[in-house]
Amino acid sequence: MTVKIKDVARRAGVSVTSVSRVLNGEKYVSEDILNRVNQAIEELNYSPSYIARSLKKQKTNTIGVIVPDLTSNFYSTILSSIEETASKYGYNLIVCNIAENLSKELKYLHIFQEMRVEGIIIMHEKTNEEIVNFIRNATMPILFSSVQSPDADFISVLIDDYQAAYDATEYLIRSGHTAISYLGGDLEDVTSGQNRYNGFRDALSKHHITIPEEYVKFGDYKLPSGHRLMGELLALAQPPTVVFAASDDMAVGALNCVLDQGFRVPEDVSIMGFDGSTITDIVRPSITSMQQPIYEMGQVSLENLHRLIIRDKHRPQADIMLQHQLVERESCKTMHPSNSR
Amino acid sequence: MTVKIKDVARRAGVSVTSVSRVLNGEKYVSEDILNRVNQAIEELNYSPSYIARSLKKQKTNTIGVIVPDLTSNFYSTILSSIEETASKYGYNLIVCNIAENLSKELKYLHIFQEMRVEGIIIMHEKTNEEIVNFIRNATMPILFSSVQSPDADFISVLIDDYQAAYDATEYLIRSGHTAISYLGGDLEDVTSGQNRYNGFRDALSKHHITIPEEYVKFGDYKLPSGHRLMGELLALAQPPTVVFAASDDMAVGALNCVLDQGFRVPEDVSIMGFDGSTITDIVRPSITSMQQPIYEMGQVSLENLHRLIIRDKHRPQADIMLQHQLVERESCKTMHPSNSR
DNA sequence: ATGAAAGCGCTAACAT
DNA sequence: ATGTTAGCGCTTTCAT
Repeated sequence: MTVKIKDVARRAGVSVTSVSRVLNGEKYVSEDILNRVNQAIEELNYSPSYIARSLKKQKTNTIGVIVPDLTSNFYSTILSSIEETASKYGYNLIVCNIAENLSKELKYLHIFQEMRVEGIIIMHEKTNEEIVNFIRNATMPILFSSVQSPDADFISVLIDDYQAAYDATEYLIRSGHTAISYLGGDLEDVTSGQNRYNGFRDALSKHHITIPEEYVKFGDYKLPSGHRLMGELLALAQPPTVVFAASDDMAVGALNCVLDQGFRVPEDVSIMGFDGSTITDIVRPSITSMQQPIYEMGQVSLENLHRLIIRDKHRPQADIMLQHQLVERESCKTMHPSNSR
Repeated sequence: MTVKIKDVARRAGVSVTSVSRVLNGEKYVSEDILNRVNQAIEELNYSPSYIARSLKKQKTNTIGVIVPDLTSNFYSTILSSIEETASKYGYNLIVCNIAENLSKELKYLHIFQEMRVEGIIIMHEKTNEEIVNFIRNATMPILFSSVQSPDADFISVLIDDYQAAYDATEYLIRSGHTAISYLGGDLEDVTSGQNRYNGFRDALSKHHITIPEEYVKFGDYKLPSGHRLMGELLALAQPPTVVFAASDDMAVGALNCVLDQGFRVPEDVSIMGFDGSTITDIVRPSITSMQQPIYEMGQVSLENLHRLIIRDKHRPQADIMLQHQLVERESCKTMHPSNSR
């Protein structure tokens, strides 16, 4: 049916080996054969089979990626960065968007295994026993990106979420805020749930600040939950002076809620985000946020997965921590007496 | 090295054929063999090779997707929808983000070909001779999503961009605007460049409205270009009363420019977007936009690519037009005397 | 109902 | 420098 290496060989009047050699750019091919083969390839419009080659070489140059939510700017930016780096290293990407569906994740992990991908990047933290089990028994390297791995044996590329949340909270305190609210993610998530929340709590304790328990609420990282939760906060007799959200999307939800009710940010309420997605710079007022090095995260993830794959001597032995950085924009005001109106 | 079908057969004490039958859920296998094989698979933690199977069956269940910009909400939403539908049909997705890089696109088209993907979805319109040439000679179905194909022989799934822009412009005119500005995309792009611009122009002509040529400016669909172009508009002695942007991102850029200069939307300037990405509902004021059925577009694209692949008798013979719809939000005010302040 | 063996398209010894 | 051939791991006739 389709034209194969044998056809090219016949057309060029050489052996399949010679064609293979030309295909793989090996030496020991005369100029004459090189030309004849290339011409035959051209004439027959021959395209070598990646599949046959993969089978023979036991190598696929393929990496599987599991994304929690493709439509999220945070994840799609990491994915974009992974893709760009993968392309440079000659890897192709199989992408699975799991959309909160753990059984889909498990299914795709098995498909990745059957496809003999050379490595897997997972950007999802929620997990279950079957998945952990799969990961433990997997034959190929698996790397977690932007989240903590469920098992100390696996490498994660991420920031120190605890410290980042701690630093962000301290910034708020230093700005004179004491009525600080926290809009958290899911406490089942270690990275973005527990670590960030603990960082927040500990910064408060360190500075001997106590807040009413209604100031702490948990959502799902997405915009609508930030909007809803902010509504509850504004309905309080004593609303907080600042809201620290565990994701930028929740921060934007909170911002819109404040705006929609006719209040101003940061004059009436300050808002701090987390992640540093592009959205922080798009909305008005722009949102002060604890910035993750999103683009770098994708690149570093792929580079280290590659090291794991080739068993490089510099391959990572432990989690790789990237730097967080607070980026001040317009949504947080300082409460210091000297700076206040 | 890895455990293969032969090992399973030996362990279960049956032939490889029987193992293969169990693997593929064929009938004509006794309960006894079924159990023994399944047990052997379990014990050996056997994972069948997708590659060997693909080679033998000459079928990969894989689809290649070319995305112009993964970080764009518009494209990532379509991709997400394609992924979801693909998963239902049992296809795996190889994703390439070309980021304006035509040589990368060509390279990946060849890789897709070598990988023997069963179909390709392209969401990118800019093209060159080599790419068109590849597409013409391709052995697998290629479908264009959200953009016009460069060749009438190929199927596109998209809206009627001309009519949509025409309708949007007419809406503005009916709202009493006559000083209408257009922030276009790249005129090299048929779909989002030429068609939208022509729809705009023709609606104006139809209603005998002429605008100064400085009211028409072209950017690159992205936010910063909208911001920059809006700055030029505001510097005019007679700025327009409404700006129609060829993409939501440009509309947001324009919005921010107006806001950043201390003016109000829609009181001072109205803004109309195009695409209906989620961003239109996120910013404040929210943006009135010509909505594309983004999610549906991904689904319909994949379904029809599937029909093309299986040579279904209902497979599409011509472009598939989806409905556009103007969604009114907060960024456009009506200028009718009766409704004005 | 089960098995033996050919072959999918390629690469890599090995031989010359 | 070039060619012959075995075999990657599976499916699928074809026998039995």
